[in-house]
Amino acid sequence: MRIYSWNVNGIRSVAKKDCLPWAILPGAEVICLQETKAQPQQIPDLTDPEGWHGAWHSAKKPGYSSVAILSRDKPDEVVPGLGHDDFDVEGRVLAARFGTLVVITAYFPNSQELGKRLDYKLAFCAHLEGYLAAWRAKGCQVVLLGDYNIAHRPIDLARPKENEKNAGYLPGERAWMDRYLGLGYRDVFRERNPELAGAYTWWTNWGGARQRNIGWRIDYATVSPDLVSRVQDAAIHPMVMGSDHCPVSIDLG
Amino acid sequence: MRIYSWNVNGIRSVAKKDCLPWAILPGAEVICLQETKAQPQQIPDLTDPEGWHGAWHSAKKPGYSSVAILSRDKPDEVVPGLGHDDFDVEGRVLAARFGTLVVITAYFPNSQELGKRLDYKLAFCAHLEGYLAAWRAKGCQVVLLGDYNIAHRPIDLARPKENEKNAGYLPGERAWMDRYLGLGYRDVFRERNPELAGAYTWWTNWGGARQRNIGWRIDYATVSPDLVSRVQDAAIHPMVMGSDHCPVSIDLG
DNA sequence: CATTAGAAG
DNA sequence: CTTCAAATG
Repeated sequence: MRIYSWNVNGIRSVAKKDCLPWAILPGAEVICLQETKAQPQQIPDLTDPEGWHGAWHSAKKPGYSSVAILSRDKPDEVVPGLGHDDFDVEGRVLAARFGTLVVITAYFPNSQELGKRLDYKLAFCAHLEGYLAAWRAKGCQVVLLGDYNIAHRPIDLARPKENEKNAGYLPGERAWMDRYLGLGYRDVFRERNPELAGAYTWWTNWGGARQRNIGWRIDYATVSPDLVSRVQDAAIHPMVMGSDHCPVSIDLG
Repeated sequence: MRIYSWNVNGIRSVAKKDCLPWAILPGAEVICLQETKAQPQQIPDLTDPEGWHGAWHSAKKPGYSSVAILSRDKPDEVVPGLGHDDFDVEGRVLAARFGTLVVITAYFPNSQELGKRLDYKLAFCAHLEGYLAAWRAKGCQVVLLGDYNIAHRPIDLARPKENEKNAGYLPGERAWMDRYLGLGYRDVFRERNPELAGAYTWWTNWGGARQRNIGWRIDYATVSPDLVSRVQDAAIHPMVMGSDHCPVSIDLG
């Protein structure tokens, strides 16, 4: 099964551009979306596309953040939120369980200018660890797809040196990625393409950055150790337009 | 001399549409603008078009209200505001004197849903009377061009009955127009076209109202009595696009 | 329905 | 540079 993840930067924006994920992502069986920037009642025509099951978890504040999981099969269970109000009011985490496989999408907080929100982000990361562990304790295999808002290593962004003090590449964020992978979760894309430079999933809108491929890899699909053997492919899709992010995907056998 | 008045609904908006007033209004010698929605420092390229003298009076709040007068001849005097802070912070009145002729532009307040701001508007009107009288006391002839935000009589809007409780056609507003003309100021366009229906200067953006000419005449060029004999023409220009209002003009011999 | 500003990314 | 919301018309 092919699972996609895409930060669409506004589902209504991609709709207007005729780039709806379920219409343009080939072979998708599950689609995780971040930054849909809408509450379900604002987008009645988009919540349940023909042939899909839609699960939506949105921020309290209209037009902010929000995530969704669309799947061809109806999930056995859908769980919105991390179970902690500080984060759940921002609509950042959503899980859909299919048997013992749980597909989790996350839109990690941006740590912001001067790291103004770094503490919030790291607290989110800490709670996420426990949350994932709880799924695993229940006997589930976990795949976590989304916008982590972190470039892990120098190879994961075009201008590492220049960005050492910028949100998304702060030492504290990168250290959390180390920690997370240290827990056994696997960044399969990077494992299979250890030296591949220029593999990015986000580009600023300014100055033709995408055209010139001045980007960052901040969207990931990571899996729990017990899932690695099932991974047939892990890819990024930089030609898919419609957002400032591109989709990533993982194929499970 | 031909004097135009146009509520442009954002000078930056008409610029983007290549509808800049000084580029498209034929034979203009003076142009009064309302709802420019910009402070001069936000639009350095627009404040002093080649071949024109620009005078701008803007609201304190960025992007709100604001008026301007562009003229081929340099005014002998430019006076921003009504001399009353309650109104002048909203950038609604501007005068340019050429000899003893004073061209005044005004963007009257909208009385808003349920007449929420009717009192403010009528206070504005009251102060305006005194302001105009002061110019006349100095020996000036007065022409007042702008968006009065009032349809005076049933003939001045397509749906009078339906709008009797709506901003722009409230009894209090219409009564002020009666009063104002009772002071001797002359609505030359209507005097010369007493029965002309369908002569509107504003149409809502909804539902093809302009296409169907479901509009209101709320923009006027009125003159003090001593100027009537110099009026060669008074017109509206409903084919000029770029705003939800169209320009009006008056020609003085 | 349209413009602008402001928050956020 | 882009999205969305809110205010205002």
